[in-house]
Amino acid sequence: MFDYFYSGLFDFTLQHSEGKARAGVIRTDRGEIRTPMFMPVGTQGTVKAVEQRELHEMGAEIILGNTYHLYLRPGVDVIENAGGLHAFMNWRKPILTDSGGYQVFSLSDLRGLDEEGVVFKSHLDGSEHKFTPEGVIDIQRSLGSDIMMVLDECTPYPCDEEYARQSNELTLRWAARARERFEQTRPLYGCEQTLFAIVQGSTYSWIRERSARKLVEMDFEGYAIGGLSVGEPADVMYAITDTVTAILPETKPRYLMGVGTPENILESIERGIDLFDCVMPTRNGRNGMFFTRSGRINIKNAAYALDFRPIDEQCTCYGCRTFTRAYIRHLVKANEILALQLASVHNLTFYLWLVSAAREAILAERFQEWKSEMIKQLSTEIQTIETNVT
RNA sequence: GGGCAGGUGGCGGAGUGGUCAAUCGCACCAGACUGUAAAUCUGGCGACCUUCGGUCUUCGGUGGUUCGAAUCCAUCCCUGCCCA
Repeated sequence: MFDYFYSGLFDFTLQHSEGKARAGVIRTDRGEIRTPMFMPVGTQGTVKAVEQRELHEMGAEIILGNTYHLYLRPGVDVIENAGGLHAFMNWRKPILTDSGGYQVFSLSDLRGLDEEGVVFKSHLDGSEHKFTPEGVIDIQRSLGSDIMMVLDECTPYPCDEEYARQSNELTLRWAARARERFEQTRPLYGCEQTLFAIVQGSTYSWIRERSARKLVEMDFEGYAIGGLSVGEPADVMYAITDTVTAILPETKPRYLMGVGTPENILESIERGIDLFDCVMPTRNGRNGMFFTRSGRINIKNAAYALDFRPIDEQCTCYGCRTFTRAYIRHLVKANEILALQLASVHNLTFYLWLVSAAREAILAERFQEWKSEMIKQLSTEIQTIETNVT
């Protein structure tokens, strides 16, 4: 369907660093990803409530898909026949597919975990399925994602140290198996695919260090940090991020999975993270939360009923150029579909602006300064509300 | 004029002698949401007291019966439908 030039290309260029913060470019057959970058989450082959053309307009350079969900529905057959996930959903830029490891964790009552893999029951029809590290590579070959993720076990928080250790050992063995299957198989649709490993180890530095070292020895094209932002305090998350990024090679992209709030993202960029994904801008948006340069607002609050300003004066999204807070609040309260779309597009636009502004700042050697100012700004809305209440 | 059915918290609508400040839904007011089983979930929603809890005034009006009434009786007012 698309005429890509297959070059077998995947590389990461570190363009500039300021302290540990990095600006770089990931090159893939389907396009470049300028880091730090935020990846909108499109679990089921769609970023909920957002059109593909809107993703292009807001400057999304890569989106996520989910192996677990797409395998269950519509199924690998449909996607292979469509010519891969890109063709199926008509998204020609890069896609990263998560392995389903997070579903094993979040749908934990469905799992049966052993050395071989994980047995789970479909949340759709209760049928039983098994994911193995190899099987998940095969599925992602069929999906045709540009960046594939290894199957891992995402441990909950809090997590017993011994369990975290054993779980991590299993995740490491799975990573080696995934790597092997990856080497033995080829892309199906003419574009290079690459495989990222996932560092686990819960909140235990020594396990995290071991995990990172072992995975680096296996030499992946990129490294993710998983098992964070699962309920632990933010400073624990930052500390673990520091621990892990200290070990990961500078020449490979680092992806902090599932993070996070705008503040989390800035703090993590400062610690050397290049890639992020999170459902927060879309899910919370659908639930009435809007992110702005001066903090988050819950548009359902009565305070906005007569607020005829845009959500964010400086935002370039369609909603902010066109509608007022009062009108959008009305749409949300009235359960209008447009509200879901406007919220999702706005929040993603904001997140993409945030990471691109961070990137600009790093390239200009003023990230530190810009970041502290931004962190301050991000709490003004909340302060305003609190002031009004008292 | 007669017959029937009704009048319950912002609305709809349960309850038909004590466990009722009163089920539930909506509306309203807040909160939550971090590799999406989420256009979802949780809490609040008569007044007052600082919370556990407690106090007070409520179920059309008035007056009764009763240890005790939203629930029973009388009467008045109002609403809907039917007959004249």
